[in-house]
Amino acid sequence: MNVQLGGSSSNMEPIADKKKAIFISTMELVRDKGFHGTPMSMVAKHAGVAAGTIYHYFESKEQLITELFDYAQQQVIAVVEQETCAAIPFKDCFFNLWGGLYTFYQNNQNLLRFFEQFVNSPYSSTRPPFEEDKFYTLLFAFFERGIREGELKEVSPKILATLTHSSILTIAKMTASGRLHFDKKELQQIQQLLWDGIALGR
Amino acid sequence: MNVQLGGSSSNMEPIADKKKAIFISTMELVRDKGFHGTPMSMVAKHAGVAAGTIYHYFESKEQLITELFDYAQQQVIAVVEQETCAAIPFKDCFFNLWGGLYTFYQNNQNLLRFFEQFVNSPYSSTRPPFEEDKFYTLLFAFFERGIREGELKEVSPKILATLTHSSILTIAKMTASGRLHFDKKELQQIQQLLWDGIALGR
DNA sequence: GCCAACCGAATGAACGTTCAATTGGGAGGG
DNA sequence: CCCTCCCAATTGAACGTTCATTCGGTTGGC
Repeated sequence: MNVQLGGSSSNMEPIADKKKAIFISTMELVRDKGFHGTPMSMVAKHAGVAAGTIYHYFESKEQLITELFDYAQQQVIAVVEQETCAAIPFKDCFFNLWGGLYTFYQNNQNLLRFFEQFVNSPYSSTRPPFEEDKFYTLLFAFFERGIREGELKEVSPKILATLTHSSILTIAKMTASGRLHFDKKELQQIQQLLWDGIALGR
Repeated sequence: MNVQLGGSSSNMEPIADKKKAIFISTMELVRDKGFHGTPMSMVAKHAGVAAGTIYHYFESKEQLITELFDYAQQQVIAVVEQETCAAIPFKDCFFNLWGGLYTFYQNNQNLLRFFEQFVNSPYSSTRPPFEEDKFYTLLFAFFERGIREGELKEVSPKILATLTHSSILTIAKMTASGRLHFDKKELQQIQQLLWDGIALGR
Protein backbone atom coordinates (compact mmCIF):
# COMPACT_ATOMS: atom_id res chain seq x y z
CA MET A 1 0.00 0.00 0.00
CA ASN A 2 0.93 3.65 -0.28
CA VAL A 3 2.99 3.05 -3.37
CA GLN A 4 4.53 5.81 -5.45
CA LEU A 5 3.84 6.61 -9.05
CA GLY A 6 6.27 6.41 -11.93
CA GLY A 7 9.93 7.29 -11.64
CA SER A 8 8.93 10.18 -9.46
CA SER A 9 11.53 12.77 -8.54
CA SER A 10 12.11 12.15 -4.87
CA ASN A 11 11.20 8.49 -4.82
CA MET A 12 12.49 5.65 -6.95
CA GLU A 13 10.42 2.90 -5.39
CA PRO A 14 9.07 0.32 -7.77
CA ILE A 15 5.95 1.43 -9.59
CA ALA A 16 2.51 0.31 -8.57
CA ASP A 17 1.70 -1.29 -11.90
CA LYS A 18 -1.94 -1.87 -11.15
CA LYS A 19 -2.50 1.57 -9.72
CA LYS A 20 -0.97 3.23 -12.71
CA ALA A 21 -2.98 1.04 -15.08
CA ILE A 22 -6.14 2.07 -13.25
CA PHE A 23 -5.20 5.73 -13.58
CA ILE A 24 -4.52 5.48 -17.28
CA SER A 25 -7.64 3.49 -18.01
CA THR A 26 -9.77 5.93 -16.09
CA MET A 27 -8.34 8.87 -17.98
CA GLU A 28 -8.85 7.27 -21.39
CA LEU A 29 -12.37 6.13 -20.62
CA VAL A 30 -13.40 9.45 -19.12
CA ARG A 31 -12.08 11.20 -22.20
CA ASP A 32 -14.35 9.17 -24.46
CA LYS A 33 -17.37 8.59 -22.30
CA GLY A 34 -17.37 11.14 -19.49
CA PHE A 35 -17.61 10.54 -15.75
CA HIS A 36 -21.04 8.94 -15.73
CA GLY A 37 -20.25 6.99 -18.85
CA THR A 38 -17.41 5.07 -17.24
CA PRO A 39 -18.54 2.51 -14.66
CA MET A 40 -15.98 1.06 -12.31
CA SER A 41 -16.54 -2.32 -13.94
CA MET A 42 -15.39 -0.88 -17.23
CA VAL A 43 -12.33 0.74 -15.69
CA ALA A 44 -11.51 -2.64 -14.18
CA LYS A 45 -11.85 -4.56 -17.44
CA HIS A 46 -9.88 -1.97 -19.40
CA ALA A 47 -7.10 -2.01 -16.82
CA GLY A 48 -6.98 -5.82 -16.78
CA VAL A 49 -7.96 -5.93 -13.15
CA ALA A 50 -10.87 -7.20 -11.08
CA ALA A 51 -13.43 -4.72 -9.85
CA GLY A 52 -12.52 -5.38 -6.25
CA THR A 53 -8.87 -4.57 -6.87
CA ILE A 54 -9.67 -0.95 -7.55
CA TYR A 55 -11.04 -0.72 -4.02
CA HIS A 56 -7.77 -2.01 -2.71
CA TYR A 57 -6.10 1.14 -4.01
CA PHE A 58 -8.93 3.68 -3.80
CA GLU A 59 -11.66 4.18 -1.27
CA SER A 60 -14.29 5.06 -3.82
CA LYS A 61 -14.87 6.24 -7.34
CA GLU A 62 -14.80 9.81 -6.14
CA GLN A 63 -11.43 9.29 -4.51
CA LEU A 64 -10.06 7.67 -7.64
CA ILE A 65 -11.14 10.66 -9.70
CA THR A 66 -9.77 13.13 -7.21
CA GLU A 67 -6.40 11.41 -6.95
CA LEU A 68 -6.20 11.17 -10.70
CA PHE A 69 -6.74 14.90 -10.90
CA ASP A 70 -3.86 15.54 -8.51
CA TYR A 71 -1.67 13.23 -10.56
CA ALA A 72 -2.59 15.08 -13.73
CA GLN A 73 -2.04 18.47 -12.18
CA GLN A 74 1.42 17.52 -11.01
CA GLN A 75 2.39 16.74 -14.57
CA VAL A 76 1.27 20.18 -15.70
CA ILE A 77 3.13 21.80 -12.83
CA ALA A 78 6.27 19.98 -13.90
CA VAL A 79 6.01 21.59 -17.33
CA VAL A 80 5.64 25.05 -15.83
CA GLU A 81 8.60 24.51 -13.54
CA GLN A 82 10.71 23.38 -16.43
CA GLU A 83 9.86 26.29 -18.72
CA THR A 84 9.92 29.18 -16.25
CA CYS A 85 13.66 29.37 -15.95
CA ALA A 86 15.03 32.55 -14.40
CA ALA A 87 18.29 32.25 -16.39
CA ILE A 88 16.54 32.98 -19.68
CA PRO A 89 15.35 36.44 -20.75
CA PHE A 90 11.76 36.95 -19.74
CA LYS A 91 10.36 37.37 -23.21
CA ASP A 92 11.92 34.14 -24.47
CA CYS A 93 10.74 32.45 -21.33
CA PHE A 94 7.19 33.60 -22.00
CA PHE A 95 7.18 32.13 -25.48
CA ASN A 96 8.77 28.94 -24.19
CA LEU A 97 6.11 28.61 -21.55
CA TRP A 98 3.28 29.15 -23.99
CA GLY A 99 4.73 26.69 -26.47
CA GLY A 100 5.69 24.19 -23.80
CA LEU A 101 2.29 24.09 -22.19
CA TYR A 102 0.55 23.97 -25.55
CA THR A 103 2.69 21.09 -26.73
CA PHE A 104 2.14 19.25 -23.49
CA TYR A 105 -1.63 19.55 -23.80
CA GLN A 106 -1.43 18.47 -27.42
CA ASN A 107 0.55 15.39 -26.50
CA ASN A 108 -1.72 14.57 -23.58
CA GLN A 109 -5.20 15.10 -24.88
CA ASN A 110 -6.59 12.48 -22.51
CA LEU A 111 -5.32 14.53 -19.66
CA LEU A 112 -6.58 17.80 -21.12
CA ARG A 113 -10.05 16.43 -21.62
CA PHE A 114 -10.17 14.84 -18.19
CA PHE A 115 -8.95 18.07 -16.67
CA GLU A 116 -11.61 20.17 -18.28
CA GLN A 117 -14.35 17.78 -17.33
CA PHE A 118 -13.13 17.76 -13.76
CA VAL A 119 -12.85 21.48 -13.17
CA ASN A 120 -16.34 22.03 -14.55
CA SER A 121 -17.86 19.28 -12.44
CA PRO A 122 -19.05 19.33 -8.84
CA TYR A 123 -15.99 17.30 -7.85
CA SER A 124 -13.82 20.38 -8.10
CA SER A 125 -15.79 22.31 -5.50
CA THR A 126 -14.17 20.08 -2.89
CA ARG A 127 -10.70 21.22 -3.98
CA PRO A 128 -8.37 23.40 -1.92
CA PRO A 129 -8.74 27.15 -2.45
CA PHE A 130 -6.92 29.21 -4.98
CA GLU A 131 -4.11 30.50 -2.78
CA GLU A 132 -2.91 26.95 -2.18
CA ASP A 133 -3.01 26.00 -5.84
CA LYS A 134 0.60 25.43 -6.76
CA PHE A 135 -0.05 25.78 -10.46
CA TYR A 136 -1.39 29.30 -10.16
CA THR A 137 1.15 30.25 -7.54
CA LEU A 138 3.89 29.39 -10.02
CA LEU A 139 2.24 31.28 -12.84
CA PHE A 140 1.69 34.34 -10.67
CA ALA A 141 5.33 34.36 -9.62
CA PHE A 142 6.42 34.12 -13.24
CA PHE A 143 4.39 37.13 -14.31
CA GLU A 144 5.47 39.09 -11.26
CA ARG A 145 9.00 38.61 -12.49
CA GLY A 146 8.00 40.05 -15.87
CA ILE A 147 6.57 43.13 -14.20
CA ARG A 148 9.59 43.53 -11.92
CA GLU A 149 11.94 43.35 -14.88
CA GLY A 150 9.95 46.03 -16.68
CA GLU A 151 8.89 43.75 -19.52
CA LEU A 152 5.17 43.71 -18.76
CA LYS A 153 2.54 46.32 -18.10
CA GLU A 154 1.80 46.99 -14.47
CA VAL A 155 -1.28 44.85 -14.22
CA SER A 156 -2.23 42.31 -11.59
CA PRO A 157 -0.39 39.04 -12.24
CA LYS A 158 -3.64 37.20 -11.83
CA ILE A 159 -4.88 38.93 -14.96
CA LEU A 160 -1.77 38.10 -16.95
CA ALA A 161 -1.72 34.52 -15.77
CA THR A 162 -5.40 33.96 -16.39
CA LEU A 163 -5.34 35.44 -19.87
CA THR A 164 -2.27 33.51 -20.89
CA HIS A 165 -3.40 30.18 -19.60
CA SER A 166 -6.90 30.57 -20.96
CA SER A 167 -5.53 31.20 -24.43
CA ILE A 168 -3.37 28.08 -24.28
CA LEU A 169 -6.16 25.90 -22.97
CA THR A 170 -8.74 27.16 -25.42
CA ILE A 171 -6.53 26.74 -28.46
CA ALA A 172 -5.48 23.27 -27.32
CA LYS A 173 -9.09 22.26 -26.70
CA MET A 174 -10.21 23.51 -30.07
CA THR A 175 -7.52 21.54 -31.81
CA ALA A 176 -8.12 18.44 -29.71
CA SER A 177 -11.82 18.44 -30.40
CA GLY A 178 -11.15 18.80 -34.10
CA ARG A 179 -13.42 21.83 -34.32
CA LEU A 180 -10.64 24.14 -35.41
CA HIS A 181 -7.10 23.69 -36.59
CA PHE A 182 -4.17 26.06 -36.10
CA ASP A 183 -0.97 25.66 -38.04
CA LYS A 184 2.49 26.60 -36.81
CA LYS A 185 2.36 30.11 -38.19
CA GLU A 186 -1.01 30.74 -36.57
CA LEU A 187 0.23 29.50 -33.22
CA GLN A 188 3.09 31.97 -33.41
CA GLN A 189 0.66 34.74 -34.30
CA ILE A 190 -1.43 33.92 -31.25
CA GLN A 191 1.56 34.07 -28.95
CA GLN A 192 2.60 37.33 -30.53
CA LEU A 193 -0.86 38.88 -30.14
CA LEU A 194 -0.85 37.96 -26.50
CA TRP A 195 2.62 39.34 -25.99
CA ASP A 196 1.71 42.59 -27.78
CA GLY A 197 -1.19 42.93 -25.38
CA ILE A 198 0.64 42.38 -22.13
CA ALA A 199 4.13 43.72 -22.89
CA LEU A 200 5.26 47.26 -22.23
CA GLY A 201 5.69 48.82 -25.65
CA ARG A 202 9.06 50.56 -25.89
CA MET B 1 -47.01 19.55 -28.22
CA ASN B 2 -44.32 21.38 -30.13
CA VAL B 3 -44.77 24.50 -28.07
CA GLN B 4 -42.55 27.53 -28.36
CA LEU B 5 -40.42 29.02 -25.70
CA GLY B 6 -40.73 32.42 -24.10
CA GLY B 7 -41.69 35.52 -26.00
CA SER B 8 -39.52 34.25 -28.79
CA SER B 9 -38.70 36.52 -31.71
CA SER B 10 -40.68 35.04 -34.56
CA ASN B 11 -43.40 33.39 -32.53
CA MET B 12 -45.66 34.81 -29.89
CA GLU B 13 -47.53 31.63 -29.03
CA PRO B 14 -48.35 31.08 -25.39
CA ILE B 15 -45.43 29.74 -23.39
CA ALA B 16 -45.13 26.11 -22.44
CA ASP B 17 -45.02 26.78 -18.72
CA LYS B 18 -44.13 23.25 -17.78
CA LYS B 19 -41.48 22.93 -20.44
CA LYS B 20 -39.81 26.12 -19.38
CA ALA B 21 -39.97 25.09 -15.74
CA ILE B 22 -38.28 21.83 -16.65
CA PHE B 23 -35.56 23.71 -18.51
CA ILE B 24 -34.88 26.07 -15.65
CA SER B 25 -34.89 23.35 -13.03
CA THR B 26 -32.52 21.24 -15.06
CA MET B 27 -30.12 24.13 -15.46
CA GLU B 28 -30.11 24.99 -11.77
CA LEU B 29 -29.70 21.41 -10.65
CA VAL B 30 -26.96 20.68 -13.15
CA ARG B 31 -25.11 23.76 -11.97
CA ASP B 32 -25.04 22.48 -8.40
CA LYS B 33 -24.85 18.76 -8.86
CA GLY B 34 -23.64 18.03 -12.38
CA PHE B 35 -25.23 15.79 -14.98
CA HIS B 36 -24.98 12.55 -13.04
CA GLY B 37 -26.03 14.27 -9.85
CA THR B 38 -29.41 15.32 -11.18
CA PRO B 39 -31.87 12.46 -11.57
CA MET B 40 -34.99 13.01 -13.60
CA SER B 41 -37.04 12.52 -10.46
CA MET B 42 -35.29 15.50 -8.90
CA VAL B 43 -35.82 17.64 -11.97
CA ALA B 44 -39.50 16.70 -11.80
CA LYS B 45 -39.88 17.55 -8.14
CA HIS B 46 -37.97 20.82 -8.49
CA ALA B 47 -40.08 21.83 -11.47
CA GLY B 48 -43.33 20.94 -9.68
CA VAL B 49 -44.13 18.27 -12.22
CA ALA B 50 -44.53 14.53 -12.29
CA ALA B 51 -41.72 12.41 -13.61
CA GLY B 52 -43.86 11.16 -16.45
CA THR B 53 -44.63 14.68 -17.59
CA ILE B 54 -41.04 15.29 -18.56
CA TYR B 55 -41.38 12.47 -21.04
CA HIS B 56 -44.37 14.19 -22.54
CA TYR B 57 -42.05 16.98 -23.63
CA PHE B 58 -38.74 15.20 -24.11
CA GLU B 59 -37.89 11.81 -25.51
CA SER B 60 -35.15 11.13 -23.00
CA LYS B 61 -32.78 12.74 -20.56
CA GLU B 62 -30.23 13.12 -23.30
CA GLN B 63 -32.71 14.95 -25.48
CA LEU B 64 -33.67 17.23 -22.62
CA ILE B 65 -30.03 18.15 -22.06
CA THR B 66 -29.40 18.67 -25.75
CA GLU B 67 -32.46 20.88 -26.23
CA LEU B 68 -31.55 22.85 -23.16
CA PHE B 69 -28.15 23.50 -24.66
CA ASP B 70 -29.71 24.84 -27.83
CA TYR B 71 -31.97 27.05 -25.76
CA ALA B 72 -29.01 28.38 -23.81
CA GLN B 73 -26.96 28.96 -26.93
CA GLN B 74 -29.73 30.98 -28.52
CA GLN B 75 -29.68 33.34 -25.58
CA VAL B 76 -25.96 33.90 -26.01
CA ILE B 77 -26.41 34.44 -29.73
CA ALA B 78 -29.02 37.07 -28.97
CA VAL B 79 -26.46 38.99 -26.93
CA VAL B 80 -23.92 38.87 -29.73
CA GLU B 81 -26.48 40.03 -32.29
CA GLN B 82 -27.46 42.89 -30.06
CA GLU B 83 -23.92 44.11 -29.40
CA THR B 84 -22.35 43.71 -32.84
CA CYS B 85 -24.05 46.70 -34.38
CA ALA B 86 -22.54 47.91 -37.65
CA ALA B 87 -23.65 51.50 -36.96
CA ILE B 88 -21.19 51.89 -34.09
CA PRO B 89 -17.42 52.37 -34.58
CA PHE B 90 -15.67 49.04 -34.47
CA LYS B 91 -13.56 49.73 -31.44
CA ASP B 92 -16.54 50.77 -29.34
CA CYS B 93 -18.40 47.78 -30.62
CA PHE B 94 -15.59 45.49 -29.51
CA PHE B 95 -15.69 46.82 -25.97
CA ASN B 96 -19.48 46.64 -25.95
CA LEU B 97 -19.37 43.04 -27.06
CA TRP B 98 -16.82 42.07 -24.45
CA GLY B 99 -18.73 43.83 -21.68
CA GLY B 100 -22.10 42.64 -22.91
CA LEU B 101 -21.13 39.00 -23.05
CA TYR B 102 -19.33 39.20 -19.72
CA THR B 103 -22.32 40.81 -18.04
CA PHE B 104 -24.64 38.23 -19.57
CA TYR B 105 -22.55 35.36 -18.23
CA GLN B 106 -22.35 37.06 -14.85
CA ASN B 107 -26.12 37.41 -14.70
CA ASN B 108 -26.69 33.86 -15.92
CA GLN B 109 -24.21 31.79 -14.00
CA ASN B 110 -26.48 28.77 -14.15
CA LEU B 111 -26.29 28.93 -17.89
CA LEU B 112 -22.54 29.49 -17.92
CA ARG B 113 -21.92 26.52 -15.69
CA PHE B 114 -24.28 24.28 -17.61
CA PHE B 115 -22.68 25.39 -20.84
CA GLU B 116 -19.18 24.53 -19.72
CA GLN B 117 -20.21 21.18 -18.40
CA PHE B 118 -21.94 20.40 -21.65
CA VAL B 119 -19.18 21.32 -24.07
CA ASN B 120 -16.68 19.26 -22.11
CA SER B 121 -18.94 16.24 -21.93
CA PRO B 122 -19.52 13.49 -24.46
CA TYR B 123 -22.94 14.99 -25.25
CA SER B 124 -21.29 17.72 -27.28
CA SER B 125 -19.63 15.30 -29.68
CA THR B 126 -23.06 14.76 -31.21
CA ARG B 127 -23.36 18.43 -32.05
CA PRO B 128 -23.30 19.94 -35.55
CA PRO B 129 -19.87 20.90 -36.89
CA PHE B 130 -18.22 24.21 -36.46
CA GLU B 131 -19.14 25.81 -39.76
CA GLU B 132 -22.82 25.55 -38.88
CA ASP B 133 -22.37 27.01 -35.44
CA LYS B 134 -24.22 30.30 -35.59
CA PHE B 135 -22.42 31.69 -32.59
CA TYR B 136 -19.00 31.40 -34.14
CA THR B 137 -20.23 32.43 -37.54
CA LEU B 138 -21.42 35.68 -36.01
CA LEU B 139 -18.18 36.22 -34.15
CA PHE B 140 -16.09 35.52 -37.23
CA ALA B 141 -18.11 38.00 -39.26
CA PHE B 142 -17.64 40.64 -36.59
CA PHE B 143 -13.88 40.31 -36.57
CA GLU B 144 -13.75 40.22 -40.34
CA ARG B 145 -15.38 43.60 -40.23
CA GLY B 146 -12.64 44.83 -37.92
CA ILE B 147 -9.97 43.66 -40.32
CA ARG B 148 -11.78 45.12 -43.33
CA GLU B 149 -12.06 48.49 -41.62
CA GLY B 150 -8.35 48.47 -40.86
CA GLU B 151 -8.82 48.38 -37.11
CA LEU B 152 -7.37 44.92 -36.50
CA LYS B 153 -4.22 43.13 -37.47
CA GLU B 154 -4.50 40.87 -40.49
CA VAL B 155 -4.91 37.65 -38.64
CA SER B 156 -7.42 34.87 -39.18
CA PRO B 157 -10.77 35.85 -37.63
CA LYS B 158 -10.92 32.46 -35.97
CA ILE B 159 -7.89 33.46 -33.92
CA LEU B 160 -9.37 36.79 -32.91
CA ALA B 161 -12.75 35.28 -32.10
CA THR B 162 -11.31 32.41 -30.12
CA LEU B 163 -8.96 34.59 -28.08
CA THR B 164 -11.65 37.10 -27.30
CA HIS B 165 -14.31 34.64 -26.31
CA SER B 166 -11.93 32.54 -24.27
CA SER B 167 -10.93 35.57 -22.24
CA ILE B 168 -14.54 36.44 -21.51
CA LEU B 169 -15.48 32.90 -20.58
CA THR B 170 -12.45 32.34 -18.40
CA ILE B 171 -12.84 35.56 -16.46
CA ALA B 172 -16.55 34.92 -15.99
CA LYS B 173 -15.93 31.36 -14.82
CA MET B 174 -13.27 32.47 -12.37
CA THR B 175 -15.59 35.03 -10.86
CA ALA B 176 -18.56 32.66 -10.82
CA SER B 177 -16.61 29.94 -9.06
CA GLY B 178 -15.42 32.43 -6.46
CA ARG B 179 -11.81 31.47 -7.08
CA LEU B 180 -10.81 34.93 -8.24
CA HIS B 181 -12.45 38.32 -8.21
CA PHE B 182 -12.01 41.11 -10.75
CA ASP B 183 -13.20 44.63 -10.02
CA LYS B 184 -14.43 47.11 -12.59
CA LYS B 185 -11.02 48.62 -13.17
CA GLU B 186 -9.45 45.22 -13.71
CA LEU B 187 -12.14 44.23 -16.20
CA GLN B 188 -11.36 47.36 -18.18
CA GLN B 189 -7.67 46.54 -18.06
CA ILE B 190 -8.36 43.08 -19.44
CA GLN B 191 -10.37 44.43 -22.34
CA GLN B 192 -7.63 46.97 -23.02
CA LEU B 193 -4.88 44.33 -22.99
CA LEU B 194 -6.82 42.26 -25.47
CA TRP B 195 -7.45 45.25 -27.69
CA ASP B 196 -3.78 46.25 -27.56
CA GLY B 197 -2.94 42.73 -28.71
CA ILE B 198 -5.27 42.49 -31.65
CA ALA B 199 -5.54 46.11 -32.85
CA LEU B 200 -3.35 47.66 -35.50
CA GLY B 201 -1.17 50.12 -33.61
CA ARG B 202 -1.20 53.50 -35.38
C1' DG C 1 -67.30 12.44 -24.91
C1' DC C 2 -62.77 13.18 -26.75
C1' DC C 3 -58.03 14.12 -26.58
C1' DA C 4 -54.01 16.17 -24.92
C1' DA C 5 -51.83 17.05 -20.70
C1' DC C 6 -50.56 15.14 -16.58
C1' DC C 7 -49.73 11.99 -12.77
C1' DG C 8 -46.81 8.71 -9.91
C1' DA C 9 -46.21 3.92 -8.63
C1' DA C 10 -44.04 0.14 -10.87
C1' DT C 11 -40.21 -1.90 -13.62
C1' DG C 12 -35.97 -3.49 -14.89
C1' DA C 13 -31.37 -2.44 -15.87
C1' DA C 14 -27.05 -0.52 -14.39
C1' DC C 15 -24.00 0.76 -11.13
C1' DG C 16 -20.88 1.38 -6.89
C1' DT C 17 -19.41 -1.27 -3.40
C1' DT C 18 -18.66 -5.46 -0.41
C1' DC C 19 -16.79 -9.74 0.97
C1' DA C 20 -15.72 -14.61 1.33
C1' DA C 21 -12.50 -17.12 -1.00
C1' DT C 22 -7.95 -17.76 -3.50
C1' DT C 23 -3.30 -16.83 -4.72
C1' DG C 24 1.59 -16.15 -4.24
C1' DG C 25 5.74 -14.72 -2.40
C1' DG C 26 8.73 -14.09 1.40
C1' DA C 27 10.28 -14.78 6.31
C1' DG C 28 11.92 -18.10 9.45
C1' DG C 29 12.68 -22.49 11.61
C1' DG C 30 14.39 -27.05 10.93
C1' DC D 1 16.95 -26.58 0.70
C1' DC D 2 12.33 -27.38 2.02
C1' DC D 3 8.29 -26.84 4.55
C1' DT D 4 5.02 -23.82 6.95
C1' DC D 5 2.71 -19.86 8.16
C1' DC D 6 1.22 -15.29 7.17
C1' DC D 7 -0.58 -11.51 5.01
C1' DA D 8 -1.05 -8.37 1.28
C1' DA D 9 -2.80 -8.61 -3.25
C1' DT D 10 -6.38 -10.13 -6.03
C1' DT D 11 -10.63 -12.08 -7.64
C1' DG D 12 -15.57 -11.84 -9.26
C1' DA D 13 -20.15 -13.11 -7.86
C1' DA D 14 -23.60 -11.04 -5.10
C1' DC D 15 -26.03 -7.10 -2.83
C1' DG D 16 -28.65 -3.16 -2.33
C1' DT D 17 -29.50 1.11 -4.23
C1' DT D 18 -30.49 4.42 -7.61
C1' DC D 19 -32.16 5.86 -11.73
C1' DA D 20 -34.29 6.47 -16.46
C1' DT D 21 -38.20 5.16 -18.43
C1' DT D 22 -42.97 3.14 -18.90
C1' DC D 23 -47.80 2.83 -18.59
C1' DG D 24 -52.47 2.47 -16.93
C1' DG D 25 -55.25 5.73 -15.12
C1' DT D 26 -57.07 10.65 -14.04
C1' DT D 27 -58.09 15.29 -15.10
C1' DG D 28 -59.93 19.30 -17.49
C1' DG D 29 -60.94 22.11 -21.34
C1' DC D 30 -63.49 22.19 -25.66
